[in-house]
Amino acid sequence: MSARPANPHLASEIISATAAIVEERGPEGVTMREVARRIGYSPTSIYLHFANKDELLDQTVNRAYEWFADEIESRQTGTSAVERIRQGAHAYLAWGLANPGMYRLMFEWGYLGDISPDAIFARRRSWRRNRQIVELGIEQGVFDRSLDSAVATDVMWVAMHGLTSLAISGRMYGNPNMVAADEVDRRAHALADALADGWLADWTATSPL
Amino acid sequence: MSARPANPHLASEIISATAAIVEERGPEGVTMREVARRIGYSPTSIYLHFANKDELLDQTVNRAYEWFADEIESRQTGTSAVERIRQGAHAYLAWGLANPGMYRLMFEWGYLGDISPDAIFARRRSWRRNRQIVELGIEQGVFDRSLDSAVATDVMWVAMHGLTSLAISGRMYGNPNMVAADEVDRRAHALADALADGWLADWTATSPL
DNA sequence: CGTCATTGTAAACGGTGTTAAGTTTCGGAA
DNA sequence: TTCCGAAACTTAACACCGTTTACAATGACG
Repeated sequence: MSARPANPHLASEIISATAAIVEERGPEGVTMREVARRIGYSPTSIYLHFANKDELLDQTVNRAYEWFADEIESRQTGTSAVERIRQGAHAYLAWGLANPGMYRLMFEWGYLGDISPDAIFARRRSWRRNRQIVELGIEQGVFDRSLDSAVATDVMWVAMHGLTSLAISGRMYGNPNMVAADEVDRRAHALADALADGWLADWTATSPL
Repeated sequence: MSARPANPHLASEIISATAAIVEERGPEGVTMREVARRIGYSPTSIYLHFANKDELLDQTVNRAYEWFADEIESRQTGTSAVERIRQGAHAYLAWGLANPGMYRLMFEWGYLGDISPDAIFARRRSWRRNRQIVELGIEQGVFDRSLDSAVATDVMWVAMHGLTSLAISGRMYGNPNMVAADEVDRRAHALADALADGWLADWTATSPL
């Protein structure tokens, strides 16, 4: 078996160090040498736990997906579908604004073929829960029965991703040199409310059951 | 003046070569050495025309913004605001799907502080034209007079960016290894229609003037 | 006809991901 | 108790990257 006792948590520590760099310097700031420096090992040691940098980033992102999904879920405390949709929208945006580096790594990094099945599965977790909320609204009679819950879920997702992506990148309300971060936050959250208002107005059942 | 006659179009050729690489290999595939190889000069020569790689990418992106804006404008042939909004949505998505590498460079690349004022100005061109279309709809009496045209414009932009970004990245309908490209196109365009339907339903004036 | 700014290059620097080869360490069999 | 071998870990190197420095070639102009 193992002739030399290794640190059993080393793989986990490597991922934590990587996640820290992603937030401090962005996805482009991650280098194998910097990760090694932080964990106190040589760069080559990382390759004992991860095949290459892509796999390291992949596992880092998969852990973040679970954190992201759990965080949003924990904020959806309301009992009605309407409440949960609004809470989900603000939680999604808030997480992205608080973790911009990780958000970019999760949703805007790498080539199409580089996404692992695990990551795709993790990403779909939130989608399925959102769809359940839409269907809850249909059951509760607040959304029209003709509403396609899959399309409605996609509508919510693309709008929230677009808002978060543009707000993070500085391409929507200007970069930090021009507009203060809290001003961007305020305007982005106001737009999240406008989006939620639009969905609810659009999907509301004209005649309650 | 110039003692040695230089190629007067070299700067433009450098940008063209860069744009070609962006589409073939993505923004991460651009290297000064590869650009130099394609134009038949040494890497050092690029620095006679651009201060560094960031400035080269910046000018490449600025040229693309104009192309992008012109392309969308040329597709908005309808006379009514309703027509133009739907045409604009499909044109936006189609351009992104046809030029995914450039789209990523334009909207998802680099740090917040790296965006030049020129690029910000170019990006706002489309936004202002979209707002004019919304206001045209208000004047035409098809949109409610209480509609905030700035908010409505942001709503359209974030939704179309989110849809395009996710469709390009393979994170929405699966990557090319799983789902054929034309299937992604079809579903994305269907969602663009759903988005347009939602906006129009939401903004329609309840009592026409 | 020589001056000299302009155009262009080769070579190098410190950085990157990754690999090949070597060293250290220790559980467990003899 | 010794010592073998496998696992853990490192050093040195490779080819690549963006960028800079030093240098050579060119040709318009005084």
